[in-house]
Amino acid sequence: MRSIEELTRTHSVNSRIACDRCDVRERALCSALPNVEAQRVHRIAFRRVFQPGRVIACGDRSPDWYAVIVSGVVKLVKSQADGRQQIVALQFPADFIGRPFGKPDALFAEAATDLELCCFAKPSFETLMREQPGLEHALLQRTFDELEAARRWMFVLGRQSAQEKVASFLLLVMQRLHQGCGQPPAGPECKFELPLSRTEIGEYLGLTIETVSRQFRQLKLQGIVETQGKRTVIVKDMGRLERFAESATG
Amino acid sequence: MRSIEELTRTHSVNSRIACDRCDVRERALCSALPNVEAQRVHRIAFRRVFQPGRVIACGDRSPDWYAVIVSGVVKLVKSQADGRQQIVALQFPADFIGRPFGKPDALFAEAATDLELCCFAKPSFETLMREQPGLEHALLQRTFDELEAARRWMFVLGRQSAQEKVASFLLLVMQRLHQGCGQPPAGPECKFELPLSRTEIGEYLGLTIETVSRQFRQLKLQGIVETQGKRTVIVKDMGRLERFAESATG
DNA sequence: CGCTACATTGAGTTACCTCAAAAATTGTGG
DNA sequence: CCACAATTTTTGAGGTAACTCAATGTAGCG
Repeated sequence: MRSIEELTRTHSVNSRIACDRCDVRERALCSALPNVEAQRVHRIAFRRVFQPGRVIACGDRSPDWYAVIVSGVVKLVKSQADGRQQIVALQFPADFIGRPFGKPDALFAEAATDLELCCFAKPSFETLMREQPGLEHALLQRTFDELEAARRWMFVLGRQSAQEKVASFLLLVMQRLHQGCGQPPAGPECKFELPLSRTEIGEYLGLTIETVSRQFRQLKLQGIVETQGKRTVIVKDMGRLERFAESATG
Repeated sequence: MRSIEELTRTHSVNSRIACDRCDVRERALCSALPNVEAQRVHRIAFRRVFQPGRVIACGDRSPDWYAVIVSGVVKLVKSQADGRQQIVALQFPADFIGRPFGKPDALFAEAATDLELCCFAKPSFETLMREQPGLEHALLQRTFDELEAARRWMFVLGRQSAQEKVASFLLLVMQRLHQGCGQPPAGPECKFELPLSRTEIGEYLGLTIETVSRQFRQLKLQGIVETQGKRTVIVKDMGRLERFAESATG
């Protein structure tokens, strides 16, 4: 069942016109390249789409390309033999996937939603990095940012209550989804789609699905959020939600 | 009470003879430099020592240098207004401290034990990085490693029981302390000093001090470890300890 | 419209936390 | 070198947040 993937790969020649219109052009790693060089990126880039749940990389069987997320959300999962799973990171549009010059992580990378990637064959990309130190510099800064985010989340996992965890999660998703849209989450209200199911939220927060559900209920009863269907959340009282999460600030 | 620090700073001119005899020379970031360049590192490096509990960097008030740990252990702490604290990383000899070219992390860095750092004034080090792309490359790989370690620890925080957490902690400390000694932790027995108090172990594992203490007791009752005083641990049955932690492998 | 997968709710259990006290370790002054 | 604080750690008893198991409800899809 690779039909869609293969189809997309075939379309990759179209990518030559994509960069100019690319939604993440300004924020992605590519923005570290001078415009002239961006033309070279064109030539080695190809787009691929993934359906929710499709595995992008799994431990040592990693793909032969690096990628920038154009749209959609990727979850990075650490799992153990006994079946326990922990989502260790969510990646959003403009984020970079892969570890140039290094051994691949022992992580599953999986499409959490419908996903579009802009891919670069590993050898070509590594050549480009060698020629353009600015690329490596930008990737380093990005990696530091990811490290900082990971450590912030360690606080959530280690020290926050279930209530606070769910609030932190909602804020995280909201902020990351909106930092693409230009306008920051203005006003006290804000509507967005969750990229994860309840089970996955539990796996990200170190909670069971039932506890996640109960905490959503609490937030709804207090008028802090509303839900439409399973995936749509409307934040009604941003201030109170932030006060619940609190730590997100520190 | 900065007497020791000031004294050390005065001694920094001695650092010119230190590199050859430096314990971490082979494993630290410096090893990315060709020998010729290492001579330049000499000139900009100076040693400093810190006593346990001494704060190295706190949020925006960060020092004007980057550093390599020569001996001792540093803890990175994320704390919240209400007093809750989470240790988000431990750093051991040969690890690098600081974020070149970027805003400093909003973290406390604190000497967990007696500590010796090899410091580099920020501007000099950044100049060196610009001239030696190998340095930035090596730092990138190091940062990816730290990110991977952080994510491994996220699994511990989110998915493991108190028992497993303490076992994971002991293994982590053991492995990191011994990877400097040349020989890997050979044989089933292994003795080492804990770099953290019980309270700090709790802050690293997301547990209370009492729970940490009770889990130590369990491990002792089962003959997996012994303790001498507060800080010395002897692992008697490595295999069983590893089976408790398990995830450390994945 | 009914089926399937996902989400919610409820009831009871447990692992870890909290509070309180005892014991051990470490440091200090006589 | 020993007695005595001061500090840290251990142990105990009881409480609670989150888990487990089981049943019910609800989207979303053919």
